Amino acid sequence: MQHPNPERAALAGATPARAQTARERARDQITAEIVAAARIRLAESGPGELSLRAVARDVGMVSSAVYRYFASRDELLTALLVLAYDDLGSAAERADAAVADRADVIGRWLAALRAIRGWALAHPGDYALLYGSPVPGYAAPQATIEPAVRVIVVILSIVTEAHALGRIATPTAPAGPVTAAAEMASVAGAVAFVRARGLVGDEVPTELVIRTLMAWTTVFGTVSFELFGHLVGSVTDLDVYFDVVASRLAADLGFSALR
Amino acid sequence: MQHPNPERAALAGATPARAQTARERARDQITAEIVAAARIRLAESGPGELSLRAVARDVGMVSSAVYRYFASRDELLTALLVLAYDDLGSAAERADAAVADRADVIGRWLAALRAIRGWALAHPGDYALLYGSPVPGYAAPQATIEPAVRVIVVILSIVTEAHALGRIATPTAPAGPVTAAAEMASVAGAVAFVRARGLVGDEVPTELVIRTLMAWTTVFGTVSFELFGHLVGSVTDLDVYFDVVASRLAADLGFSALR
DNA sequence: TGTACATCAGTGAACGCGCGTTCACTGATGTAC
DNA sequence: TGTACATCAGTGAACGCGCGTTCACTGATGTAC
Repeated sequence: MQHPNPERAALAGATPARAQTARERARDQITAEIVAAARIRLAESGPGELSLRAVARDVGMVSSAVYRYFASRDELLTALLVLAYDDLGSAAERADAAVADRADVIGRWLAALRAIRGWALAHPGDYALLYGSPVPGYAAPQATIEPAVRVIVVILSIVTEAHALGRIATPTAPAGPVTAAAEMASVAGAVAFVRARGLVGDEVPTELVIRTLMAWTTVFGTVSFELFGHLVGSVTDLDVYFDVVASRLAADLGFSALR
Repeated sequence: MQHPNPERAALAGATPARAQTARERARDQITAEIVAAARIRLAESGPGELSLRAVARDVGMVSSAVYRYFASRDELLTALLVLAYDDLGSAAERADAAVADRADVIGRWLAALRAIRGWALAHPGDYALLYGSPVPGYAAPQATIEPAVRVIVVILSIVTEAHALGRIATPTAPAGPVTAAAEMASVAGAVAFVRARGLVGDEVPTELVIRTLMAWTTVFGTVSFELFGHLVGSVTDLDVYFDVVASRLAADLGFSALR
């Protein structure tokens, strides 16, 4: 059981479950309107150029009125960041949860990955805010970390459960086969996935964690390349290409099919 | 044998090899100074916020004087784009060329990939310009395509040569093992790598081309994640992590070691 | 239930700023004879 | 080699613009008695 409406909760801050006055309801609603207008602006302006005055105009109020809701432009950006991360995270969660057969880990994998890309295509402005170049003068506050982690948690938990179910073909051979120089030997232990492993559980082999991080990177690299125009000349059918990539990633992780 | 100084040539346009007058030399030099100042600005401002006036100030001239060299802000951006792509491309080319044993394809692979990351870390502003969010109102002109392709050409040619040398362990099994649904069957032929294959040669198997594109995406995904701050909590030693990724990619491509 | 006061949303004017670009100009550098 | 004219780099003022943020204000909504 999750929060019935995480977006609203995130926007309104720590609003208790108690009854709201009409004024409070109006405030929440207009706050949401401002953020919604800002999201639309984001789709064609880029976060650095996001104009508080333009957003105010879109909502139909005078620019100074926005300061009743957000203390500064940066605070509005933070709200957008939190909202977008939560939106993406819950899209991935829902896609995973929608797969009825929980043991069908490949199905869940593909569903989650497609949901990520689908969300990005539907919200290119938000995607660029989250995964594009950082906004020059802006440093994301602590509050954005938790929602930011939601997507990768979905990915990691699918892998973890697949491992627990024995649906991953052995921990996937480590360096071994390839390794050109002695340098490869120093590699295996040197990577300290402190936080990542905190999210995974110690029973998952290191090599599998590495592979999961790589897959995560490839997914977002692929989506970024698509959205930022780097695949224009090379790939014609981007839908199919994404599925091709997703399947190869599943293979590299050692996922084994149901039957 | 390459152009002795591609950067300068790109900046000055189609300057013939004929002797330059003092005025021409001065013009080229100041053009380069402007671009250099703009690159420095880029490192901390982001392309969308790049200010022509600020650049002029840095160079020590009045803002209108810049218009003797670039007709508009967009034209300056284009010059930056071309310069950066060429810079990155030649860094990768040099790294590959520096590996004495041309049959050591894994060594060349690692060298090229490390050069890409090294360049990105040394020029984060340029990297964000090339691979970060697109600049809102700006559309890159045709002239940027050719230099943009240089990096991927390096990667593709290493793979192609490895294939020709028999240093790639069979064309790497296609879908086969994993494939959950029938959808995987429709995949193999559907991807039309028109341009990519034009760059590769028909003897390279499709699966290998797919894998190369994936590797390319993963490399830039990893670098973007590092530079844009998405690996902060998860990975501690980024140098080692990158090598780990590069080696896994070589393995997935089917590179076989020298001995 | 009714009044008096406090809270709060939204207004409109104003601030100081930096921006891209244009234009008429000055003076130095190059070219033609 | 020397002069007359054309080319070009750089100046400084000006344009119109949109921006983030502040502030004193009005009027509506809520709260306490």
